[in-house]
Amino acid sequence: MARRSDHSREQLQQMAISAAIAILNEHGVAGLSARKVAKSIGYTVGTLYLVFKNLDELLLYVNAATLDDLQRAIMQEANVHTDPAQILKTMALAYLRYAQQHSARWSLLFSHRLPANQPIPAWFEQKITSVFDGVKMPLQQLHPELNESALLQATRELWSGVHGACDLGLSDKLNLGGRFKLEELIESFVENYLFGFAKSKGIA
Amino acid sequence: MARRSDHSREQLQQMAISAAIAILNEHGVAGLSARKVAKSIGYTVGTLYLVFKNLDELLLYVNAATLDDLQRAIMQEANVHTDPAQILKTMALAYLRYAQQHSARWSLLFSHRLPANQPIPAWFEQKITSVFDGVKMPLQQLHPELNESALLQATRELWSGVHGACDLGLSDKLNLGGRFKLEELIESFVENYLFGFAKSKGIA
DNA sequence: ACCTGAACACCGTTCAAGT
DNA sequence: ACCTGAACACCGTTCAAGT
Repeated sequence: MARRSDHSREQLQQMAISAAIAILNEHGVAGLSARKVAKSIGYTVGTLYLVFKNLDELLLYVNAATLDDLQRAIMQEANVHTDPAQILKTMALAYLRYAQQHSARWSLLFSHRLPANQPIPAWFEQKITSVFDGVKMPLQQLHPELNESALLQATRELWSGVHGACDLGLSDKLNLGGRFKLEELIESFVENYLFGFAKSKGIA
Repeated sequence: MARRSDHSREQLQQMAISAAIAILNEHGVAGLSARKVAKSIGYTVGTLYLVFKNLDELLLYVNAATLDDLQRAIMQEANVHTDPAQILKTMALAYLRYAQQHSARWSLLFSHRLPANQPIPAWFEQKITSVFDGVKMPLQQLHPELNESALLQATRELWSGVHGACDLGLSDKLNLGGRFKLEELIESFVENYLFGFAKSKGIA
């Protein structure tokens, strides 16, 4: 064989990423492997290691794509309401819905840890910042008097709660027992946190 | 070989669980395997499948032990203060500290998902309930007027936030950038949530 | 230059065969 | 009855060899 230039390096990367996502959706995190990705794009495993340093790097790109998707899913719901508090609740529910509908990709995004002490690349951190910026905006509308650092802190606190509820809830670690809906828990959490934040700042 | 009754079924299970925890602490989640556990206790891999249905079952017991440890770590700090709000903050920081000091075990506890649609066993759910009960107590002191269901809901909301902050913070997905300490974020979150909860209930 | 194929050192899981 | 050893079907990763 040894085919030559059927696809560019960039094309191969993109094909591998798409294939990995498809496998993830169909067979879950446990069903994903470098060999299956290679087979799915019609190349040998070795070729994958010509365009990616290793499997972890491929997964990093998969997670980057998931983060982009997740942001789109959240922002899509951002402007259906005018009340900032309503917007934040809708965004939180969109986050939950994305996690439910793309559980394998969501799971990989938060369970995948880069090996050793390899730091998260700056371009990936930028994507995280971008998601937080989307949450920050309605929060700023709600509290225009806050400085940037206080606003960022509140965004992180609020989203930690939303994320934690999704993480624990979807892995059955909240013992909800079917009686309570996770949606209600998240909506109530957002309300309570926003109340508390206002009050602790003396605004109420 | 075919040694006979060197250890009982229960002893073998306990040895395997302890060995798995030791491997986890030394080599992380990626370094754990059934073969290594077997080797470490001086038996063949096959023996492991005589006392456990599969690796997932062994990991479930490992996670049960971690949950017990985690609860001890939290409850230990529960009575150093008399103010319930202070107690809750101390418990949250103990949760973070446990996650930091036992990152592999903590990671496995929340990333391990049972295969297929196999439900979490009742005895494991009971352990989760038990952890939540520890958090519920100081919250009840703070709001004795709440009924059981409202109290439980508040407990879940509060702890979702603490868990989410630990999960995102420890995997570098909060973009803290070293400026902010995760401890401060968590303390501030608990304060804000408690304020909000009180206010939304009209107590303040 | 690009890609393969085979190799290496691992996996989880099963089960006939040994004592 | 208890345990082994080998087998099966997989892994991630590397790299000499082919075109």
